[in-house]
Formats: sequence, C-alpha cells, structure tokens
Amino acid sequence: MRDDAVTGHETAHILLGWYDRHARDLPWRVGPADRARGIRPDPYRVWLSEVMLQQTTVAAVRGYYERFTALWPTVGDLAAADDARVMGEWAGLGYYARARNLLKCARVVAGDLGGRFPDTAEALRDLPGIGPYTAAAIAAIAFDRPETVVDGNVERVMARLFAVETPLPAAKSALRAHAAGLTPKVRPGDYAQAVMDLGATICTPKSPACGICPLRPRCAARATGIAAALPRRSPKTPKPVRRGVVYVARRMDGALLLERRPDSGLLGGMLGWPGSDWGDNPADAPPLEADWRDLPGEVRHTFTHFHLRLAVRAAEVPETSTARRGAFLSAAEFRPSDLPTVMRKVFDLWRDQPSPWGRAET
DNA sequence: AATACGTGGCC
DNA sequence: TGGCCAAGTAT
Repeated sequence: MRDDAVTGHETAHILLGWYDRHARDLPWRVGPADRARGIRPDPYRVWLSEVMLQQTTVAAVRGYYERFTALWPTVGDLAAADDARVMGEWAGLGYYARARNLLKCARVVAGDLGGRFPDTAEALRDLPGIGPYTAAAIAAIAFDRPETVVDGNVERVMARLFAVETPLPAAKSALRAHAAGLTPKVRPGDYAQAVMDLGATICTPKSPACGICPLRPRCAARATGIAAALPRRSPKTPKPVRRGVVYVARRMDGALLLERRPDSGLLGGMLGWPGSDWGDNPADAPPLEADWRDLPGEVRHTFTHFHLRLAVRAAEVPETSTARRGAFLSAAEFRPSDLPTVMRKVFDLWRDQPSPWGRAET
C-alpha cells in the first residue's frame, strides 16, 4: 500500500514536470506558469470547453470555442441567448444534446445560482450535461479539487502503464482505480490536463511515441512490448444501412422549406429538410404537393450507429405555397451553416444542381 | 448494462 | 474506401 502511494506520487510528479515543459497552448487553458502566479481559469470557460471536448477533438473544438466566447462572454449572456441561435452556432460539432443541455445548464446557473458554477464535483454533477468526467474536470481545473478525471486518454494511459489486458468497457472500474491511485493532492487541474495531454500527444491510440514518453521507465506495457495493443476493446456491433428521402422546396422568392426537428432523438432541436423516416424502405412523404424531381446522386452519411443514404427530391413552388410541415425561411433568415452536417450535405448536393430557373445564380 | 447519440481525421 | 477513434452523457 505504502509503496503504491509513493510510486503514484512520483508518477504524478513526473507528469507535472513534463507538463510544465510541454503544456500545449490552448485557448481555454491557463498554463502552468500563469497558474503558479495565482491566475485562475474562468469556470464558465472551463465548463464550455469541457462540454465541447466531450468525444470531440481539440482541432474541431477550437473555432467553436472562439465563436461561442465572442458571442456569449459570460454564462449570463449564454443563458439569455435564443435557442435557435445557439443550436445554429453548434451546428457541425455533433452530439446536439450537448447544446440543448448547455442552454439548460446555463439557465440554471444564471437563474438559480447567481451566475456562479458550483465548486464541487458532486454539485456540478447535478447540472444538465455534466457527467462524472466533466464534473471532475471542472472541479479540478477551475476549483483546485483533487478529483480523479477519467476520460478516454486516461483510460488508455492507465491500461498501458499497468498493462491491463481486460477489454473495455469491462476494464473501466479497474482503470479508474489505477487513475485514482495516481491523482495528487497538489495541482490537480494541471495534473488532469497533463495526463490528457500525454494521451493526446504521446500515448496515442495507434502508434504511441514511447521513445519520448516521460513515463517509459515505469510503463508495464512498454516493458513487454504490448503498448500499442492496449487498451483492448470488445468487438463492436456492425452498423446497419438505413435509407430515407428528403425534400428541398424552393419558393419563387428564394425561400426554402425547413423544419425544426423534435427536441429529443437524432439531431434533436436542429434545423433540417423535411422528409421520410429513416429505415429499410422509407415511404414517400412530401411536405407539400409539387412537381418533385429526383436529384441525381445521393447523400451518404455515417452516424455513430448506422450508415444513412438519402435520396434528395427538389421542387420549385409558387410564392403562395403553404406546407404541411416546416416553414419557409427567406435567404436572409437561412444560414447553411446552421444545418447539421448531414443536412448541409443535402443542401450542397441541391445547390450544385444545374437548374432551368437559374438557381445557381441566387 | 447496453444503447442512442455526430462528426472529421487518420491510415 | 471504410473502420477506428476522440477531453462522455442520458436513459
């Protein structure tokens, strides 16, 4: 026990030393030098970045984080924002329940908590969209709480450091226990980011750079040459193919027919083209009577758990048209960047079609 | 516990 | 080209 504690302390110290020399400069990060001067990160920005980073790469998040913080510098600003505006700014980042919960959480913090985030992991955990990882990360980084932060990086680093050969997800509890044994009481925020940085830059999934790893001398998987094979994972279930039909109706004044998707489920709360259900043999479901024509080609898109192939039908309709579903948005009201990626692909396919009405010019 | 939930980069 | 994977959460 005592030996483990001493070894864990030394491992944490090595990681902190490495982090002091190699910490990446990220927009949401207060680096080790500034932290040593007593500069504390803004909990709102820590929270925003951590939610954006859930299952999402740093490269993808960077631009979104810059735009969100420019538009909404405080949690009060975000809480007061229009839902559609926030969903539109999140478009393309994926996992849209995050954006819906982001607004819910901002409104609880701004409305019920005086604009201040809770300063413990336990209390943070009760907020919408904040789970075990995010609660621990905010508590450690923003509030100096010695919480154990466990994300995919930490699981990978622990699996290798301790040569855990049990496949994920069964290994989760053992990996968490190893991570907890290493977590220091000092500089918990820097430590959490150090392990994640190590996982993101050196202890990478495919070909870990063991040659320059500060933990190389203590890594059990490296010693036996199996680092790259860890962590093992249970076999994944294959993705089925689903099909669907979407309809792009353009009014003569240029307005396009779009609908707000239901608040739950796939792409919940996002703007999209009306269409059929997605399944084996989708039924024709035009949102209004029109002379629909099939566009050549199709839109292919892969979600987490299925492949989608969408047929696209288009029509030009009179200005007096009314639709059974959705609403016509004028060119001034419609920003293609408000669409989730699969719907953006539909727009791109439609826009690139030559048309007898000269649509390509507008 | 298992499944639903996005997207883009990498090899 | 297609599968893998990423700073997970909700149910």
